Amino acid sequence: MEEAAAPERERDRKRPRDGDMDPSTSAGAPPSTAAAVAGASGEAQYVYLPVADALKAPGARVCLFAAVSEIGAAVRSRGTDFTLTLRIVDQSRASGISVTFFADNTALLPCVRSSGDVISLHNVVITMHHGEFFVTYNKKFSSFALFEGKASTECRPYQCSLKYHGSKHDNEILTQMRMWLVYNPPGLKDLELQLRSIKSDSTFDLVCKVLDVHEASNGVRILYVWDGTDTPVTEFPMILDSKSVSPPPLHLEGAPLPREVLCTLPCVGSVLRVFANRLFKEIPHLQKGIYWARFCNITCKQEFSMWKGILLPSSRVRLLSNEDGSVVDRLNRINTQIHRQPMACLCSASDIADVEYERAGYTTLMESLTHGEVTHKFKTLVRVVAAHPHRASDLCSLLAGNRCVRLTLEDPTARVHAFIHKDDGAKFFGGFLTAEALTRKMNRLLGIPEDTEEGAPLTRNPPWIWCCLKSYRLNKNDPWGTRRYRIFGTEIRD
DNA sequence: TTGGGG
Repeated sequence: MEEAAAPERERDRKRPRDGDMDPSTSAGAPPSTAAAVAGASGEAQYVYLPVADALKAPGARVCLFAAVSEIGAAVRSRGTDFTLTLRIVDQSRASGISVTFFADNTALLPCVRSSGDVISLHNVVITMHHGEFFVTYNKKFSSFALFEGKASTECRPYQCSLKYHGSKHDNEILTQMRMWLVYNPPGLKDLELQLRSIKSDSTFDLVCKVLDVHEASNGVRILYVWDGTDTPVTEFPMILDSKSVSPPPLHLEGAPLPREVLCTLPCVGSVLRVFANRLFKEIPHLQKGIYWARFCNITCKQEFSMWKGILLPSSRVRLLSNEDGSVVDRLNRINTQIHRQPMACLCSASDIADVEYERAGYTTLMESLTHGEVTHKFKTLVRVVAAHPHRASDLCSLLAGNRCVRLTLEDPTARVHAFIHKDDGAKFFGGFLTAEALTRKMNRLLGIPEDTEEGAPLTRNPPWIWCCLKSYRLNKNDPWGTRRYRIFGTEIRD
């Protein structure tokens, strides 16, 4: 950490001490004074203050050199301008400070490529609102320049305002800031969870790739987000509704996703549906697919034993790019992910089922749903969420007759209904069993424990089972619309 | 002027 501290000491020496400072930038100076002072050669020199020091001079024009930690979206102000908010941090103020920009058109606003990029701000004003400090960029006399972050050695800004004049020490300070960023990447937060560790009814931050945004008819927006991990297994109510004929839902949205959208979803890891009741101004930017996002202070709950993310009134959406520290962290894990099988059963793959389809490799449900052909044979690892019928008496008569049993299967990537056809039923259950034996097998599949004397749990936890599935179509004129899944070559063990 | 974690 010594290396990280060194640049600041270097910078301290370059900066005049309080007593030497141009009086125009001292606390209490009239707002009209400028932070720029004429150098000996006549060119403007800019005195960069640490953010913490700048706060001592509210109302004065100051110059700052800091890293961008959060990127807001450009929107129309209530006046005539466009506005944009960035959060910036430097060594003196880890919590950072919000900077508000105004401009006649969006092209004049800073367009930050990635959090962790560096920004130089000339002649901005420190203001206070509700006891909190802000930086205001005034389009009449402020100017800015944006530089790439720590990975770059390029000293020219990739964007600067028309009036921006580079200062003598810009390159040096930029290099120091980049060195500091190596050890202090902005944006890593305590509350930041991965999808694999989300919990009901708590609030947390989530850094995710937004795969799609869908507006429901009632104005609710559904964001399909993903970080490569699996959401935790959910719990299912112990009481099965034997009267209900309608199958359990396969997804939270009303209508299934169009196939062209479905086929863009990744085959490994869970896609969380995040519901937003109002339009956060960043959401349209997410649809362009340039940015990852940090969802700050969001919550989630389980609905139909499926995870549902919810954007609260107090939630915020911040844009990140592929270069952001938190994103790089996730991409590294996704790219090196060897285990494609559900994270929850890596060390405890159940041996409840025997499968015959040995030649086939493991396939996730999403991989099959997005498979190029309607017919698909594969082996997968799933939990049995529900069964219809599930009572032994119904099962016996069904299996003896000519009808199917419908199972609802899920893995971290998707849910599907799969049918056990008459011919496969005896194989699946291991022969024509007594009602008691059938009940025992079905209960094991559904995660219903054997009769216990006391303290019967309210929820069940179905085991992971290996299972062979094949898909087929009912109608060749509508192959995808009539696609069905069928279990084969699978036997439930005693 | 606007905007200020809605």
